[in-house]
This record gives sequence, C-alpha cells and structure tokens, in this order.
Amino acid sequence: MTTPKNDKNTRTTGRPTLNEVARSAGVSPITASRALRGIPSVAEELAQRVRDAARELGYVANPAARALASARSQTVAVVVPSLGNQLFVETLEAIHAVMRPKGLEVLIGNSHYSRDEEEDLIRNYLAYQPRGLLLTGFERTESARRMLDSSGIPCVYMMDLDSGAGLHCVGFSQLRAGAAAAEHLIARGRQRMAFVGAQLDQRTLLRGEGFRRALQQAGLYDPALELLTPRSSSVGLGCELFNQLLASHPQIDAIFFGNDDLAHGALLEAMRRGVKVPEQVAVLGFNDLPASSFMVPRLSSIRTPREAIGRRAAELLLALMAGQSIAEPVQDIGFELMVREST
Amino acid sequence: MTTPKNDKNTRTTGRPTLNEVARSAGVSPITASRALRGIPSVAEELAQRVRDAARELGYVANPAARALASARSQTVAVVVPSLGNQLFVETLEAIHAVMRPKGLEVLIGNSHYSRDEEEDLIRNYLAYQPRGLLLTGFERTESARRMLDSSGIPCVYMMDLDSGAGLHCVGFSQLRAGAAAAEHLIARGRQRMAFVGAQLDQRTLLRGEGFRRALQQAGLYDPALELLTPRSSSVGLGCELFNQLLASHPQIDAIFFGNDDLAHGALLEAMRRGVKVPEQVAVLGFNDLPASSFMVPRLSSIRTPREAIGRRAAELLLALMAGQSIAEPVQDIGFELMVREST
DNA sequence: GGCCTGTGGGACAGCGCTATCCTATGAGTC
DNA sequence: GACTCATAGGATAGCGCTGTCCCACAGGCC
Repeated sequence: MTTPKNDKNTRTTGRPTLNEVARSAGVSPITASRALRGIPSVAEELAQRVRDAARELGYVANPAARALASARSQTVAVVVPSLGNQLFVETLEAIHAVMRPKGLEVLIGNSHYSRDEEEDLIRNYLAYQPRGLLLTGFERTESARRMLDSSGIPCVYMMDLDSGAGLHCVGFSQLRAGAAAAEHLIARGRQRMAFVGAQLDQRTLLRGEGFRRALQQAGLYDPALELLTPRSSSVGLGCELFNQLLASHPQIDAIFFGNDDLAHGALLEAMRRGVKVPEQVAVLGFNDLPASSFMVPRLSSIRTPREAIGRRAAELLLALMAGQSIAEPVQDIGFELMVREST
Repeated sequence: MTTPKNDKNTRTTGRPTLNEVARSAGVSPITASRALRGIPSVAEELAQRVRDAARELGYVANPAARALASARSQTVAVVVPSLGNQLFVETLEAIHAVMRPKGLEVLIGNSHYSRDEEEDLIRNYLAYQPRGLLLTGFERTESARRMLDSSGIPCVYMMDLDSGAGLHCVGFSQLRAGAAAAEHLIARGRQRMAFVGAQLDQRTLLRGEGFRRALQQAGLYDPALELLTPRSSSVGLGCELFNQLLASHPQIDAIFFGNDDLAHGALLEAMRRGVKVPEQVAVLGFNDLPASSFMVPRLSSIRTPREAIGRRAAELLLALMAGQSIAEPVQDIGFELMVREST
C-alpha cells in the first residue's frame, strides 16, 4: 500500500538457478536437482530433458547453496608443508587425478612447515565442511588435533608411518629409509659418514635418526658429522653446507643429504672445487627428484613414491568418506634405493 | 565450557552457529553478525561481548551460508599452467601474502598448460562466486573468454603484456625479453645462435619470436637453429635437446633456452660430454630459477620478477574488487638480464 | 474387489547467514 | 513541549539448494 515491496533482486547472482532449469524442463525443482545429481529415481526421459535444459541455460550448481542445504561440500582439503619441493607437487597431482573425476574440488593449503600456519589452515578448511582431509605427517599443534578429532571429518595422513598408530596413513617408514641410506654407504665401504639435514621437519629428523642408529650399530657413528639447520632446503644451501662440512671435517668420505636439493648443491660445489665424487666423497640424496639422474655424476638417491602416496591416500580417503571399513589403515608403500654414480 | 550438542537433526553441521553466539551474548543474530564483521554501527561494548562469546564457543562462520546470503564469497581464484615450475609457485606465494591478510581465501588451479582444462577450472571457479580472478597469460578458449566477460568478476592477467590491450595485466613483454636475450649473445660476439623451447605455450613462443626478430635484424637468423617441442620442460629434456642440437648443428656457438630447466640440463650434459661452456657454446637461460646461479658454470639467465608480478597483480585485483578506478591497467614490471659465467 | 507393495515425482521446510527494511530511543531544535 | 532527525539494534525475508515427508498410481496377491 505505501511501500512497494518489489525490490530489484540485487542479492541474486544473475546466474541461472535450479528453479529456472526446472521450469524450462517442465518439472519441479526437486526433480531437476535429482536428475542433475544422477539420482536413479528419476525416469531417464525426464532426466535427459533436465540435463538438456541445464546445458541450454549454462547452468552450474551453486556450491554454496548446495553445501548449506546438505551440510556437506564437494570439497577435499590437502595441506602440504611446501610447494617449492617438487615432492609435494607430484603428490598433489596424484591426489587431483583421483579426486577430480569424482567431482571433488581439491583445496590446496601450504603450511610453510609451520605448525601454527597449519592450525590456521585446518581451522579455516573445517569451516568449509570438507568431505575429507589429507594432511602431511603427524606433527601438529594440540588444538589442531582436537579440532580434527571433534570435527568427525575423515582424515588421511601422508608420507610417514612411524607414529601413525590408530590413524589412517599412507607412506613409508622414514626411519627405515634413513637406515637404508646408512646401510648402502656402509656396504660401499665408507667409514666417515655425515648426515646433512635442513628444514628439520619431523620426517627429516626421523631419517637422520634412522641413519644414526644404523651407524651406531655398525660402530661408525660420529656425532660431529651431523649438520642440521632449520633453514629451508635449496640448492644454494646445499653448496654452503657442503663447503662447511668439508672445511670442518675434511676426512669425511660420504654424505647423506636429507633432500635432493641439498645433494644437487653439493655435487655442483664439488665439481666447482674439484672434489671427486664418489672417489673422495660419496653423495647420497633423498627423494630422487627428476633432475637427480641427470646430475654430474648421476646422483644416487632414495626414491620416495610420492605419486603412489598421493594416489593411495586419495583412494583411502574416498573409502573413508564412503563409510567403508578399512582393512589396512596403515599403508606402507616403501621406498627404493636408486644407486647411481655418486656412490 | 564448549560442549558439542548432539542434534537429532542430521542436516546441521554440529558446529556452533551465529544464533548460538548471539544467544550467548544476549543480542540478536543480526547484531552478532554485524559485530563479528566489524560493522561500526554496533556499540563497542556489545561488539566485545559478541566476540567473547564467539571465542568461547569456538565459532567460525560458515562460508557457504555467508556466500549464499550475500551472493559473494571471500575467495579469489588463481589459475596457473603448472606447479612444477618454481616460477609459478613463487608467484602464488606472493599472491597469498597479499590476499591472506585481507581474509581472502586463495583457490589454486593448475591448468597443465591446457586450454580446455583451464576452461573447466574457470567454469568451476565462477560457480563459487569468487571476488576476483587471477589468470596466466591471454591464451584461452573463446568460451572461457565469454564466461569471464559475462560474469562481471574482476580479473587480472599475469606474466605477459604483449596482447593485453583493454585488459588489466601485470607482467613484462615476453617479446622484448626474447630480444634482450639475442642482443646479449650478439654483444658477446656470437654468430650462430639457437633457440630451444619446450611446452610451446604462448609466452615461450613470444620469447622465441622476440629472439628471432632481433637475430633477423642483425642478419644472423638461421631458421634451422630453432628447436621447438611441445613436450614439457625439464632438466632431462634439456639434456636431450642439447645433444640433439649439437649433433645436427655442431657449429652453433650459443643457445638460448626458453626455460632454466632446459638450460640446467644442457649445462650438465655439456659437463658430461666435455663441451666447454661458454668457450665453445654459450648458454643463456630464462626465468633465473634459484638453482641457476649455482650451476657449473653459473648460468646467465633472464630474471623474471615473479614475486613482484604476483604481488602487484594481487594488489591490482584488490583495487578492482574495491571498485577503484585504475590509473595504469597495464603494469610492466620489466625483467633483468643476469650475466654470469655461462655467456 | 480389497489389500498391499513399490515407484516416480512433488510439497514443504529449512541449512546459516546477511540485505533490507523498520522501530525505539534520545539528543537537538524552535 | 512538540517537533525533527540521527542512530543502535531488531524483525523479517530470503539466498539456491536438498532432506524428508507424502501422495498418486500401477501392478501383484489373496
């Protein structure tokens, strides 16, 4: 009477809605919803009509409305500690390859190897009601752990197994991989073996621990030959640490690097300084990044199965999301020692 | 105490809602909403009470409900062609660094250098009603272009400028960068210069084009010395192409690689085969990845300002999202020739 | 025929928030 | 004191979709 209530709908998105698709197909919105979601209780002829109408209008479902109405999204969140490390990029690729065909969106979070950043990411992602979560390792804040527990959202842990009791995890034993590195160098007759680790995330520390124990067992452990730094791993840092190590301990005859980046730097620096690899010093890397087999000399490394980890973790998560019972909650994918010229 | 209440209604998320925060603070839901969004029309004393209640309950706003009600999300989508290239990872970092403090979520899409995949990603992301979009380059399908146009969502294009008329873009001229590469090698007295490009995305092609034109101008262009392949750039491919080029054209005295990965492979292969760089062949890379300055010999390269591109593109997008008028829609960040030992 | 069952499809009522009104209050004006 | 006017806060009504009931109807059985 006094105030016209017919306001222009500025709140709408302007994109076609399910209602319009339904009207255009001559069915009710619910039937349209069911048809587009592939729910079988819709007669094929009707479903086809709805799909045609949707294509015609360029309809794409509004994920916010969908998430709100159903209290679940079509999203899976992944948190990795770094995108600079090719390792995690390849893992993400494999996850994508499994999730995308299922119509699941993959949210990528980068924690920069920081527990606090990871906690923020998890808090943030949980608000999106993801169908599942893929996390790296077991190292996180207590409150992140609590949020995960109380959320009830399925979660798979990637990369490590060593302290994953009671959790669903896909990876390999970092401890055993470190030990394998030591055993290889010992088998090559090396006597004074160093470990160089950067970043100091839990996995690097575990590799160092495995390496150390194997050396101790062989009576070859020298604590002075461990070089650890919290700085982040890079080729340049590898150069620097190699020099530092050789300057302080010229007698060493093998180095195990916690990451291939570092080993690449060491090989380049050795080349530059005329240090003979492997004659004077053997160099062993970790992860076996794509470039490693092309280094001079070709780098021996422990190949980590990141493609398989990503894929299997994604598949495990899908099974959890579907409520299936899991026969093997802990999946050990193993690792492979790639022996090349540098050892 | 925060006791998760067990609704029988399965449609709820189980997490605390704005209503509960409001009740606990003794205000209406709308006041709570305003208080938490920092809308100034709420008395400070009330706002504080609401914030306290929210913290107490561990309340995190439901982004789906928020997006639905306001027809806008708190999200910005970025599409890059690859995560395997460090270049884009660094760009993403810079974007994050600008967006996160503003409370904006960054969705990362990887198009794998495929127009069709990019179109899918864009269609998908547009459904999320992002506040803005950051895309790489200008090469895309017609229907992707149409979707972007009709969405009305602000968009900034990164990396290239050469065909960005009328668009908001941040980057540098790939053409001029290619020309700069040629000029540098010419200034070094080289006579038979090759160009090696992989992936064959538009930017690589433009760099090649700039290189070619500059050689033509100097009367030094030989079409036989262009080696192009659609395979994706890697160190291994660099080795292979280097060998191939030297086998077919042993007389060349300089190679410009469209990406540092390839140049790294070439340097390693040269080392392995005893080809002297730069005496016999000068090698020039592109992007100046972190490892380049540690190669043997240290790789000369054209440094691309990806950190600045990411940051400036993000800032430009923020300005567009805020409806500000843009003084400079095309921002040329330039590039820098890093002359090192390999040339 | 009466009764059941199964099946396709629709009506309805929200999911958790926010845009848009609208009211109550109190200060300021003449 | 009667009138404005600004302002804090509330009431209401959706945003676009889906979970849950419910109904109409065909076919089978006794």
